[in-house]
Amino acid sequence: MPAGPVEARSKPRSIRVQDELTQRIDRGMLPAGSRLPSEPALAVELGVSRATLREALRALESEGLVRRMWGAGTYVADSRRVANSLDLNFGVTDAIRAAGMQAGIEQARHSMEPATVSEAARLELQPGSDVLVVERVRTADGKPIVLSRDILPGRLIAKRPEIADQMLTRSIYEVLERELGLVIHHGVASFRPVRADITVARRLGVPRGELLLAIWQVDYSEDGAPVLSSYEYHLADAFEFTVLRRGPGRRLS
Amino acid sequence: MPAGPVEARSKPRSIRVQDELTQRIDRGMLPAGSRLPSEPALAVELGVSRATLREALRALESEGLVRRMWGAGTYVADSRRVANSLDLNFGVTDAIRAAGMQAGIEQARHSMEPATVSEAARLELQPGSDVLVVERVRTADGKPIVLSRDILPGRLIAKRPEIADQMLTRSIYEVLERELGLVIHHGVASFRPVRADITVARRLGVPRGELLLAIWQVDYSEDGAPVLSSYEYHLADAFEFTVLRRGPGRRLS
DNA sequence: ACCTGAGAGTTGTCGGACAAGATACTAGGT
DNA sequence: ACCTAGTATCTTGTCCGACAACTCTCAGGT
Repeated sequence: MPAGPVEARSKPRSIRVQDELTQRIDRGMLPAGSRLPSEPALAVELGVSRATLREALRALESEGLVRRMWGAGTYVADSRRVANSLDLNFGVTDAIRAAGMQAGIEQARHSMEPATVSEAARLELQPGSDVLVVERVRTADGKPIVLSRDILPGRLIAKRPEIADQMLTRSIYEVLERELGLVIHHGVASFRPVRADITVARRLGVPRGELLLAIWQVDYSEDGAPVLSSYEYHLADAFEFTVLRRGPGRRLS
Repeated sequence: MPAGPVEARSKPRSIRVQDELTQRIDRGMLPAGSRLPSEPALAVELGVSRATLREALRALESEGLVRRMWGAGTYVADSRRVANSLDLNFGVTDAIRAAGMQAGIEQARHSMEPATVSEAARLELQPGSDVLVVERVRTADGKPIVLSRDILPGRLIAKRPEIADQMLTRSIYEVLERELGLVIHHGVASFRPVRADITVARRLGVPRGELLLAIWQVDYSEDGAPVLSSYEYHLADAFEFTVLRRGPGRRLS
């Protein structure tokens, strides 16, 4: 039973429609600013009812991909989708690849340790529970740019300890998804500028005091359980992070 | 006729439903994890059709406020809404107030200047067009923490130049909304750690080389037109910025 | 104690219909 | 010829009713 490959369980049709439209936009079939076919026409073309199509459109709208104007039509938003959007792209690996560079991993090691009090709180575990700690230096085109320390509950890999080794050579998100069927639903990230202390500086191969961006975050699975707590030290020039800020649409009185 | 009184009820009903549910969640009437009434029941209670309610629910879902499970019900998500979320809170003023401190402005000045080539591009203007430049030092409880430089198209205030003066004492977003009816729909922000150069250091009252977080962003109005381009230098310890990252829901092949 | 299946409840999808807003065109006046 | 106002038509918003697909619970049998 454990070796069950993830059955492509039937996703709601509206999700498929949403993905389809997202792809069309991303691939340029629907240029920014262009008008989509009318809802009845699009519904026929996609083989779904208008209600289902509207579900998808509503989702795309709140993602900011399209704008719907009453009586006028639905338009593809000027896709200010920047390459490395912090609130969309997940993981250092994706970010490096998005920048068109080769993602690599060096100085990787993992260990099972008892959770500190603060770590246990972040992951909603009992203090002292076993947690898997993975430390890695991420490289872009062979050059070190990020030092990361990832912490996840030990029980996740208790039955398949060999999974930890895979994390030394591949994205943790990839491993979680492919080996455990665990999909990250969302994460909460914080960041601030810091100076490299001697430990970090040595591992990244930069002088002490070098400018870094520290990012720490907790990722949650679909059912809201914390899955991964991570700390990253980025070289200041490594990435240009971007965030889409959604305006004060709804104001509480 | 031109002098039509602005009837405010032009918003789609689904938006009102969405706001209503958002308020109920924020006010604790719908605790995190609790189940919402069934769609037919909720629709009756809110006085809308089920289709309209579903539009609102779909939007709330993609905002991460609720989770819908096929055949099981709709549940309020564990709202990990952090205080100073970069992708939600807008403007330094809001951020300072959210932290429970008194927002102030010092060393404020404004001037009308011709747009540089890069600024013109950001604001989609002709190079050399007049732009209003507002420079301010923002304070929290009297202590300088942010140096900001805001740039907006001159035509916006061409007919009411006195508006520029208001920006020296209040949030630009507030002024835009109250005086011009301009509501920011979304913005694209980028950031990176920098060191304070002599100019910035002097104005913020910190030593040269101090750790800062530089944020630059462009804000857009509801119709997608760029309205405001701004540069901010934040003291590293001023805020703890947070971003809600939405998971890799849809993966492009 | 465990497994099995029927039932009720909930969300997903469908089809059609009408209302409300926006745009484009036409007829009328200047 | 130009502008204006009204109309025609298209598009999105909302509504209704119905059925399908899925979950969970609970009674019944093993």
